[in-house]
Amino acid sequence: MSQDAPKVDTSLSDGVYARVRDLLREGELVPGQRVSEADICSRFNVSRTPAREAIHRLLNEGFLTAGSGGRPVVAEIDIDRAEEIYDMREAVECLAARLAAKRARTNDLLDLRRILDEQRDGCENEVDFLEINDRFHGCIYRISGNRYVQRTASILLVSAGMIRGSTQGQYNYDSWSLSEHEAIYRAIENGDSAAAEEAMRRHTRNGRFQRIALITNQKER
Amino acid sequence: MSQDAPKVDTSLSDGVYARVRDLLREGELVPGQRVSEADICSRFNVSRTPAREAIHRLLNEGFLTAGSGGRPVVAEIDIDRAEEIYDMREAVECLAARLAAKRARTNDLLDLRRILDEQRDGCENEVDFLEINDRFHGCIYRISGNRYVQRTASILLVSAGMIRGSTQGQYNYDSWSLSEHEAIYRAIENGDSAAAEEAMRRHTRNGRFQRIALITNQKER
DNA sequence: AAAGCTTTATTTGGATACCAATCGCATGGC
DNA sequence: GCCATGCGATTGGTATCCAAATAAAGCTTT
Repeated sequence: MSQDAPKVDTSLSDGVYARVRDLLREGELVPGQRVSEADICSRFNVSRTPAREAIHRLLNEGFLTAGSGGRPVVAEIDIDRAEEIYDMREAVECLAARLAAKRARTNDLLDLRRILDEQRDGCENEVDFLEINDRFHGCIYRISGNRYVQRTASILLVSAGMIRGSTQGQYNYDSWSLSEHEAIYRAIENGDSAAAEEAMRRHTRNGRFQRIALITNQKER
Repeated sequence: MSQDAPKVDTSLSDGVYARVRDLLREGELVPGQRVSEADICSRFNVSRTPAREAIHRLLNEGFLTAGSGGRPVVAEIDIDRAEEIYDMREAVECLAARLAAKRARTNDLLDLRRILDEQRDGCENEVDFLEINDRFHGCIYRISGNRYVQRTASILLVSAGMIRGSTQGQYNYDSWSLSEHEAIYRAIENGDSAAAEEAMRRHTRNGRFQRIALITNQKER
């Protein structure tokens, strides 16, 4: 019915990549931890080839970094890296919002509306919120129609989620997110790209300062 | 002596990746052309392992796309893709310029100044120009200090260079680039991030419309 | 006992061989 | 002329093997 055939032909490498990324987001793998090929192989019962490809991709995208001897470790997200992520996120998310406002069709608006309703009604805990938040932003990336935006923004969204990994539980999610999402939606609905960009800028900056403050507090405790 | 040890421990995969990317930029590989593992293996005398990794990375970064049967082909840069590249480039380059204006130190300014002098004095042909242009923009990415900017902007810079591949020879490089680069440099030198961003925006938009126009003309010829 | 050196064990990049699924293409039958 | 079958090419994945680099353990020496 909808025009997007999900194309889940998921090669094994892609699957491993996605699952490791999930482990990172869930905090199952913590910053600084070694991630060896053997780990991945045994954890997912795959051979070295897909494990290597997944690890290389994660390295290339900044989720893992080269530790001593070039061995991959989970990236440490200190304040510097968090600032880099948020600087980049603001630029790319604002672009996504602007493009989405120009290109959104009624189906796209319905998709967004549905996600917002879900956020309003069925967002019980932080895990729910993060999942729905991902869907909302991911939907905007898709609507933007720009493959580079999509790829980069997705990486940054997960990376920002990893910041939360080090500030777990201190993050009250429901107070401000919904109203800001609504504002972004309205701008997109009106086809007002400048307003969409501005609403998204407020949204990302708000998230940014909340997270950065938490990191700072945590570091000084 | 200088603080940047180039760290040319270049794994074979990275080398193959870089060399294929050069082939793409030089137009040695043309859009739509198949790029098989066997091609890469024989061309660079490497085994399938590094060839596969290079190809996967190029696919992931959009230089190659999945053709029929998921087989990699050189990405066709039609107008749609060119628009995507330039939309993204504007966002990321402007961010790079803004950050660079905030972070540039005297050494960084000297680096930029040197590149500009080279562009003024020793820029004989289009190949020279592209090489120097890459260095100028790449230097700004470096100064920005943001790894995500660096990675993404580099990809987009080469991707934009591939647009030129289909409009070769029609592109008069020396008339406007130098003065715009100078404007960007002055803003960075003054630490004026807003001016740097604005100068960079003008620069990318100028390049954008010139290239897009060329593609359009070419298509209609 | 602590510092330093040596040896061993892990780990990764790479090469090679092999297999299965898939797709393109060509040949052949209708 | 058109469709179907089949063969070859390509790719993802597995399994082994090897070399280089590094970490860890153990030994020596003072």
